[in-house]
Amino acid sequence: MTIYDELVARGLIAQVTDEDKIKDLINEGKATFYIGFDPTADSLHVGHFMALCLMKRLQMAGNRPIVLVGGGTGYIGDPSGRTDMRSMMTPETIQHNCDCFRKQMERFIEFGEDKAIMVNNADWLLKLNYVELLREVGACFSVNNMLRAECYKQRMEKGLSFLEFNYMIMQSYDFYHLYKTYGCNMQFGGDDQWSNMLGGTELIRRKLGKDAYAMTITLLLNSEGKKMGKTASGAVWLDPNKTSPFDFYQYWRNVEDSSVLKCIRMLTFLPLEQIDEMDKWEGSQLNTAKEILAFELTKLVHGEEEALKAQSSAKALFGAGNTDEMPSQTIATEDLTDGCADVLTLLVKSGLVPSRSEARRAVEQGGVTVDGEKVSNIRESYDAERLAKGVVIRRGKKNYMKVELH
RNA sequence: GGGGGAUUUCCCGAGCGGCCAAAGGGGGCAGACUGUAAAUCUGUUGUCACUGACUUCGGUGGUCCGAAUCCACCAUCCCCCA
Repeated sequence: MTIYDELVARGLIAQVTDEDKIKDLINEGKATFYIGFDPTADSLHVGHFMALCLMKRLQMAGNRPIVLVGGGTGYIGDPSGRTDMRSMMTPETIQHNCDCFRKQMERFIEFGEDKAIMVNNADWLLKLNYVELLREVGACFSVNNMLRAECYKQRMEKGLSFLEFNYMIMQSYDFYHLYKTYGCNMQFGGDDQWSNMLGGTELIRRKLGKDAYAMTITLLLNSEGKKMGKTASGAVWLDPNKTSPFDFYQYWRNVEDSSVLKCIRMLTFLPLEQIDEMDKWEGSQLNTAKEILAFELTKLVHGEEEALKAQSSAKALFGAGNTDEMPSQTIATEDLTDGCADVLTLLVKSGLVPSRSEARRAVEQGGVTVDGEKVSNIRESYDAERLAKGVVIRRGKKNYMKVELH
């Protein structure tokens, strides 16, 4: 099976500019392609992870990836798919975020001579001179066409600043620059980037009379049409300090039925035959598929050891097993009153709830257990001796924390 | 540059000068049911020393016994005219 066919079979490809050409290029390992990452945070998240996987797959097939971090475009902010303007970041933050990205990517992508390279568009975008840029590429863009682009349409109602309007031009310029400098002949990106990417191929055609190609990756959506990898409290991060391996594992373990196979197909490196076999599973059997998904992804992102730990913690909590690997939190003697701590304090200190009011509600609604026993009295208290041994406190079905007095 | 409108709790969105911690919806959380799924039903959703007190309605002052509601100025955004 060729790499292109595999990408199709995994459901990764959303749109392509010229299917036959792209097929030839990547199947024969002749593509030099780039994917852009905007440094909007100090860690990559699950959304980026898909792109990284794709990059890895293509690299394994002999193609050369270019990772572009948007140190320059970060100054502007991509208006695609958002309804309000992104707040501007300081140059220091942008640089810091770029550095963090690089560290995380090195786990996945092999960098080096003839392997993959990483570039930062700040290196060329920041040097641009306004009038020169207008002369050089201004004529190649039709405002009429730009306004027709899907990514701007929605913004036309809410208001779109000139600053953001220029994002497409910057991104197109990147592609053009990379084509000239590294012979980059293809761009990949999320499906929401389609218009911006076409801008680049168009610019290259007009300026250089050459063909370049673009391909978008299917956005991973859940049944409600929302992007996967987002929770109420924000993105699911790859940085273990921002999203612990356990939480990461749990995120995938709890994916809804209708999305499991889609996720396995798109995100894991399991052989397709095996996945097709799983596709026949139904009902509660899907739980096994979820375990596989969670384990495989945690392994990819955090390593096998962490994945095993997360898995055994999860099994311990939801079934039988030891609690050694459970997420834990220590409290100090200063947190005690008269040598004791009440449930509310424990809930707050463990980070299971943000405030005492919420802790109170959780207890009143019967959602809290300590060492497996339901707590119904909000004044329930635990002495130092008991706490020193460690208690397992649970809020709701899925939030556990071992609290120990230290 | 001129004229008009807006700014409410996580989001959308009601809101009469006292009965407003603020309707309703979404989302979140918890309970029941389950398979650590979905759907459904119920409760809950500012904070705390929780049958009471305190802090919130873009910002700053003011009027009033009393203001999210009235006035002034400032800020931001939108619309129309140029």
